[in-house]
Amino acid sequence: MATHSALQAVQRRGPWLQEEDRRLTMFVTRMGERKWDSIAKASGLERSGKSCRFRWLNYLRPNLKRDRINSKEEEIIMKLHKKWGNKWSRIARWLPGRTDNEIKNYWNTHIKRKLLSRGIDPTTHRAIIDPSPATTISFTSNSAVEDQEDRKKQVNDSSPTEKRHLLDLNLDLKISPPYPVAAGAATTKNEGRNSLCFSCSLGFENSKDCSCGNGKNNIIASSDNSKGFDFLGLKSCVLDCRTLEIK
DNA sequence: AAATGGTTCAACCGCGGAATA
DNA sequence: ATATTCCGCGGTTGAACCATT
Repeated sequence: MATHSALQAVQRRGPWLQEEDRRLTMFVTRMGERKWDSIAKASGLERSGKSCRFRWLNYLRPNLKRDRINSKEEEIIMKLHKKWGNKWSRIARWLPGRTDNEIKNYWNTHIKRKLLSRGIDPTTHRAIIDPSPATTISFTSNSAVEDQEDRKKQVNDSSPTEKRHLLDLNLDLKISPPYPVAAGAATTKNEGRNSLCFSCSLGFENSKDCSCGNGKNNIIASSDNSKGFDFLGLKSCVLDCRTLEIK
């Protein structure tokens, strides 16, 4: 049996024309963001439903950011990539206005190269070559903390040559919520620091990852804030590379 | 000014899983 | 229960653009 796509007339490919964009926008608005093959047919566009979906999601959809990814977003991408790997759509959900395709491109063209130039494996986020002993390590998950403790043990049990390779460079950046310096509130550096969790500070107030109580400015329940800020089940900590101590 | 090489990113492809007939 | 269609994802490609020689 011939597939649906095989029955289609010759389909256009390549860059979209303004008129095509206009028509697609009109029909998606009318028919909703489903049934892309139907939209493709109804609109009279000589494009596949798949192509229409892609164009809409990555270019025409409202509220897309068109400016370049900034350093804050880059930090988030790095952080989430370490946690989830190449799960671009999942990462994109944490960056409003950004598409998975955009993040994937940015990763491959900017971050990946940046990490490689620093001797970091972009897949594992671990050092490819001997790390500088003076490098500060920050932001690591609970499991990563355990990993580090395991590694610390391994290092102690290893020969000097092995130690060089077991020492691990982690250039993850520490992500913190903006300090809410409410009028007359914080007088010291740490006061009021935890009134918004990272999830809420990104605008995801009802997220399951919210740790402050749906944006109600609750203080994090954690009894030990000195260990860092919890985000997505991770703790932000600082690990001294020389002593391998969590601070 | 032209040639060359590198970079960027929009778009396509193939696959797997979910939904539907 | 099975076949087919639809959808979404991650990987890859290639044209356009930019920088350098």
